[in-house]
Amino acid sequence: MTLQAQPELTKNQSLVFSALNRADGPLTAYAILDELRAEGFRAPLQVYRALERLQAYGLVHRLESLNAFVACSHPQCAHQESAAFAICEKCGQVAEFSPGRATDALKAWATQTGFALTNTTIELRGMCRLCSGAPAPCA
Amino acid sequence: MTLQAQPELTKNQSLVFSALNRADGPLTAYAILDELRAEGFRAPLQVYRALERLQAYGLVHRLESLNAFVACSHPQCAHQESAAFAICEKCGQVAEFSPGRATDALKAWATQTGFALTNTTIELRGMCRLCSGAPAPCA
DNA sequence: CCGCCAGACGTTATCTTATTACGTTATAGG
DNA sequence: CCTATAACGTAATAAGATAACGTCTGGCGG
Repeated sequence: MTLQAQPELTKNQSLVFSALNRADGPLTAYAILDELRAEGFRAPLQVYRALERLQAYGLVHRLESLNAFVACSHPQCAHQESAAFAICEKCGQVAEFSPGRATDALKAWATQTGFALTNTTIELRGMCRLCSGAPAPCA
Repeated sequence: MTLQAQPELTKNQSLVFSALNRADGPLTAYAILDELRAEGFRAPLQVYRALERLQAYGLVHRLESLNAFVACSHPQCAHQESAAFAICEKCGQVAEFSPGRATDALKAWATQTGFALTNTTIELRGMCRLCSGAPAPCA
């Protein structure tokens, strides 16, 4: 993970970040580009460069299984712990959560195996509660 | 996951599967295509169609973070449980393992949240024991 | 003040990955 | 035999990502 300190965002970085925050789901790089043509964006690289920095700052996550990006849902701060995502295949909503116990189990495997872990990707596919019509949990 | 029953493999499926088995690491679809030009493959779709079936049969896994594919390392059979992968960023080797406890934790989250889970992607990045020069585990 | 360096930026071209569209072939069941 | 279905072949194109340039700006040592 190794987060980088976060200086002021540049103009392009701010634009990309706010596009992701406006969206109610993940956006692909090209979707972001289209969003920002009005602001003067012309080429994919402008988006990819901004995304690269935003990811390094921990403000944005990449969804590998979608080739798309979301703003981190943790309020403001960059969180150290790895994130996990539940992707609804019906409505496209993505829920981010902190997979504490799962991460612990994976870390344990890594330690045991001698694998030097730097980054963990966890993505769940399925249907969210609303789309599957399941009752609310009693918790 | 929902595995499909596995009938005889077709010629193309067999060729793709054996290319993946020959390889000592993950292959991209286009790398497979190049491998198989000698056998008459001409177009990406021949590879993608075969991969789709092989994945459905549980014989092949897709590595989302690499856009690449590996043969399942479980001896013969299609295993029901989800698989996890540890990808060495130095040597490119991929280790497949069964993340039992991690999966349990994720299932528990899903149950609690009302998320109807169909598929789980777990991919670890880092350096394998050999590349990081770590000592062998004492286990 | 000047010159230089590093970081962000802009632009074009290109590469890689994946899919759409459409027609053909092989085959099992009625 | 006839037809439905699954696999296949081919071409074209969409979608995602990067390489290789050059420019501009702001900070800093001389």
